[in-house]
Amino acid sequence: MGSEPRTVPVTGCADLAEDFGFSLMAVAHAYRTAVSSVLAGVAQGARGFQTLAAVVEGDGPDQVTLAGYLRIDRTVMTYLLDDLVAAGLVERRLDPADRRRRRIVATRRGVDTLRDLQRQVRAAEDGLLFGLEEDEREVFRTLLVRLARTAADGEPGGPSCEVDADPCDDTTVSPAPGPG
Amino acid sequence: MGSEPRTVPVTGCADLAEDFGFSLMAVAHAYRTAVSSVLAGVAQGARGFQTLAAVVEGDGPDQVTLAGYLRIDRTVMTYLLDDLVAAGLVERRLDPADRRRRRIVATRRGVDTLRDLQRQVRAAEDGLLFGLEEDEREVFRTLLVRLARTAADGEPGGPSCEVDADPCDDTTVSPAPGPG
DNA sequence: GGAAGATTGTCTGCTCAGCAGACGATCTGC
DNA sequence: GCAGATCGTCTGCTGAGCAGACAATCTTCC
Repeated sequence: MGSEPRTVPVTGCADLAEDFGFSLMAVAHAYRTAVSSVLAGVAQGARGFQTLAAVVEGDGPDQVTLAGYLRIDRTVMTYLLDDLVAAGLVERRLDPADRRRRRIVATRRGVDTLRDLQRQVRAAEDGLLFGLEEDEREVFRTLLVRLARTAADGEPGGPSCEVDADPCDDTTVSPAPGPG
Repeated sequence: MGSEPRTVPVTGCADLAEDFGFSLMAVAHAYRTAVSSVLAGVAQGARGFQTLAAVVEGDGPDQVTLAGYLRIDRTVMTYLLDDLVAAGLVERRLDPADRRRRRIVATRRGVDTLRDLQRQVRAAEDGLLFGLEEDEREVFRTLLVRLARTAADGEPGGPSCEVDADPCDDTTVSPAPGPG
């Protein structure tokens, strides 16, 4: 076809580094690697961390909501929460309004653990973004977040899961403290 | 703590949408979903596509190089290439210089298939990036690619894999187009 | 030249994550 | 009260991924 033989001057193997999908997967992989050391000690690793975050930031979601939000099978969520409960990070609390449901609430220790982990994860992220300038990082973060929102809109189990807020508790930071 | 009760005004469930890692994984997931329909008919799906791309853009890499580049176990690469060969997209060619090696080269059909798939994948990508403005998309693409490069630098099996060219063939397209 | 070690591609077997299906407990609608 | 739906749990199956072994081949060193 064209006059030039190739457009790959430097790397002999492949030019995939220009490919969007390849780059996306590469960055995702690098991210996983970067935070894995931080999250290795946590129950259920990165998944446990994200679940804990969803619980802490959320308002006592039930397991199905949690599973849908994090794109985890509900049967897997059972074991995942088993470990988180065993680690003392969250609690299963019966919902008096619907006794089939278990509202998941974070313990005080879970909240503290999350805050600590978030700090370390943030540091690992900065290490990953080291190749970008300061302002570029912020741009990338912003665009990524916006993209995630719009991308999630087109899918089921997205960002919407209505739960109402509630005050907190002594040992657990819970949505509906109720009568114990 | 603070004066404001929370910083989660809209979504009741969780605030993870602001989280970098969560957004990254969400976008990666959305990407996989978007291209999966395009790549469903290809041998070995998305992996087969990326492998085919690496082979077409590359210079007859051997399986170990390919596996390292795509972060695939070499035992898995065997089956992956089996399917690609069966689909008539690539060929295993003995390397006269080292008869342990099999240089992987794309067939004419493999090249055509890749070009066609790349067009469709590109369209799917644009659909994914629909939430961003035109110029924002380009910025995001650029930053992502740069990030992938720098992130890959810090890891083994990265972008470097020196292979030298070989003459081409009738039915297969090798790297240096030559007199074709 | 020949022996020892390394490398490539393949095959085998193990382990583990993920998912469908079934089940009891519970809620909702009639 | 009864049928159907929903939540959380358990069981069993399937498939992917990886370590290990193997033959063929190359390289290094004696």
